[in-house]
Amino acid sequence: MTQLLDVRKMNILRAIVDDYILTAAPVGSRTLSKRDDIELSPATIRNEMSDLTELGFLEQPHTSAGRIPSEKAYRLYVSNIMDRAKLTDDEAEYIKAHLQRRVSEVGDVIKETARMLSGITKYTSIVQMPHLKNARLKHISLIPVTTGSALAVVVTNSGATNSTMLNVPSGITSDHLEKITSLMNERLAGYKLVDVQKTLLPMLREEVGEQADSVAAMLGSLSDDIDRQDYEVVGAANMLDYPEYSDVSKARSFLTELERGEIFKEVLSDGSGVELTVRIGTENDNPELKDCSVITICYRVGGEQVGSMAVIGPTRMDYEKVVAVLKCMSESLSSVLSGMLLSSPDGGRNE
Amino acid sequence: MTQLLDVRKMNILRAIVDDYILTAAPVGSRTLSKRDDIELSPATIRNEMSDLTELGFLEQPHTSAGRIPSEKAYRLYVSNIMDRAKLTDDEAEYIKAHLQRRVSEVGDVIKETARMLSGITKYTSIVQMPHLKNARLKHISLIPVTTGSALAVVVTNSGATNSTMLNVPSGITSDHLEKITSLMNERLAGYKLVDVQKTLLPMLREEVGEQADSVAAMLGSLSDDIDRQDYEVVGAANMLDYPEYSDVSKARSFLTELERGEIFKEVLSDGSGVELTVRIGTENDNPELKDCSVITICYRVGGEQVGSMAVIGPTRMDYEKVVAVLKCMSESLSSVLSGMLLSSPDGGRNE
DNA sequence: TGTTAGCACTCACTCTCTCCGAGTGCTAAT
DNA sequence: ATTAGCACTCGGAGAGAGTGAGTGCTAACA
Repeated sequence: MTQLLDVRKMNILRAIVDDYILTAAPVGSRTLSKRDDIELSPATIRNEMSDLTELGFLEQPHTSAGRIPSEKAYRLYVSNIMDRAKLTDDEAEYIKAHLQRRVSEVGDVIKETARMLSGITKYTSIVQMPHLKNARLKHISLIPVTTGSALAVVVTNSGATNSTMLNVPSGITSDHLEKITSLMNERLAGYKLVDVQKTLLPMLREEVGEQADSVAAMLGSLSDDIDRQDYEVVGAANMLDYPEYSDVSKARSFLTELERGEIFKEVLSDGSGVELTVRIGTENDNPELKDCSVITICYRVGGEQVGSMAVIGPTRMDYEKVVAVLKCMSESLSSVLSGMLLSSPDGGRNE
Repeated sequence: MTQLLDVRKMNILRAIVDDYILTAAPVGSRTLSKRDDIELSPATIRNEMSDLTELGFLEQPHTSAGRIPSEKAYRLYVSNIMDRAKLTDDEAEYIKAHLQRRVSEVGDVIKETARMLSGITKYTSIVQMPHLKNARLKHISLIPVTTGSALAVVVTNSGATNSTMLNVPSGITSDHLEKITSLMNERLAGYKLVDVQKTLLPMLREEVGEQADSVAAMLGSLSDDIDRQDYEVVGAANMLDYPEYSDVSKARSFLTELERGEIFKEVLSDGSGVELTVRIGTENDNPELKDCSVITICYRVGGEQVGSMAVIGPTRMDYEKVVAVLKCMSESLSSVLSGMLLSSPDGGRNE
């Protein structure tokens, strides 16, 4: 990387990206030469810019305009600021404090996270609700609601719960229902929900004697519910503030795509394992995001990754700030959630 | 009303509103005279238009432009189309069919309702989740989750459930917790949740012997949860298709206001009792909605009103269509929900 | 007396043209 | 290797002119 571009080119490129992030306008050689950190004449800078254009780091909207950074330039830029990105202690404190005020419901904490994320960055934020796949089943309760339905409450060792309405087939007696419940608790407790869903529930289906089919359907819908994923999206309207979206039809298609909801899967999915991902422009699978960058980070409860969050902004977003905020937010959210969910002695570590 | 404006004026006014709803452009006398339903010369129409302007039904953006309807005109227009508004049987069938495909979870039905509402009208839709205030408590279960917390599951006679995580004060034994639960069930079952919340829970607090304060806090948070209201908003991006919002800053402030969430309270609140409400332009309390019209209708479960839904569009929205769709949707949703929630013999009527 | 034709006037829009300036690339001097 | 100088490019802002949809008034008409 360093051998690819000499120091002077690097400086110029960084300066261009910095400037373009700020102004959204093509950057010219004169503008750059006025900067304190570049002590070169416009002509020299022009030569360097010409080189950078040839190397694919800069683009020219039209002949008589300045240069704008290419995706390649952002890539390089991002890899350089990555370690530099850090919030001041004050800002970090602020985030932590605000998040901790809202500690009654998990959903509220997630909402507040999304709100702060978009509030601070001025971009669009998406925060995933924590999923339970890796949590271990503690027990399942079935609460009869009407004669035709019952509420299944799944309690995990991480303290999180999830409840689904199940259709109870009319032929099933409450005795039978109790038997099924205790069978489930006996056989499934202690296993990860993802395993319960994928292998154990199907196995169990076969064991159920009478009414096997309808019980299977019931267990199936319980299984489906574990997959259910929800997201909080905040700050979509922020995008309208950027000249990139001053064209209403662009804004429209972005918002529509956001509402469609498919974005979330693409954006948040493969974050598993990786701490932080930056996807710039066309690196995003979704063509609707080709002028956007998406930065994703995951958060944890008790060391186990349970969800992720992302910030979506124009490709010329303030990467440094967004990375810094996301890092801090991920830490804060992880600790707040861990505090909420693992408060009891028996709700401890997963591994 | 009829004596206020003679038939010819009424016809002209209606034609202007119709045309303006379609085109969003000021309507001129020549355009009107070309219509089949108005057989007058432009000059005559001009005279009538002049009168209508004086009477406050029409406005003129500038001297050499046509006329646009005033809020007063929309009011009159709406009161006239109100009974006319009706969907074809096909459309009604379509709505009902689509809604019934999604009958697993109440939340999904509400989402689908919102989606269809904005899909058909091309405006923004808000649908309130059904509230439980008027449902009667059947029983409460407390499921221990960790030593510090329990999940309270509230089951009502309408079959709907609601669950909240409660902090269980550390001093309370599981014996004590059981006692509290059975005390609650004994004393509160059969009452409306709104009464449970407002008068019965506070009374109960005083009766709890030991640990009164912390139990009270627990009951308090249970009570808070009954008030919790959620909404589904769909189609905000639709507004960008209308020339009214081709100004990005207007679109931006509308979307921001929508995200802030206060709108919902204002929009959906006082629908109680009234079947259908039309609020035009400045009739809305929220100044952000002064260029919008909001049509609200409530929906019921088993005859009892449990929520409402609204469509927000520009003041020149297609009132007839929106009213018709809302009426149909309210009926369909009411019947689907009633079917879902009241399916059991003992989950019947509330009154 | 209500309706219509005719006419002068208004005014937002669109189109064209020009001008301006920021920016480039090349060449020659340092 | 760097820089000053210069000719050239091209988008965008601004000024005018022309267009046309629309009005209001007046006078003629049925």
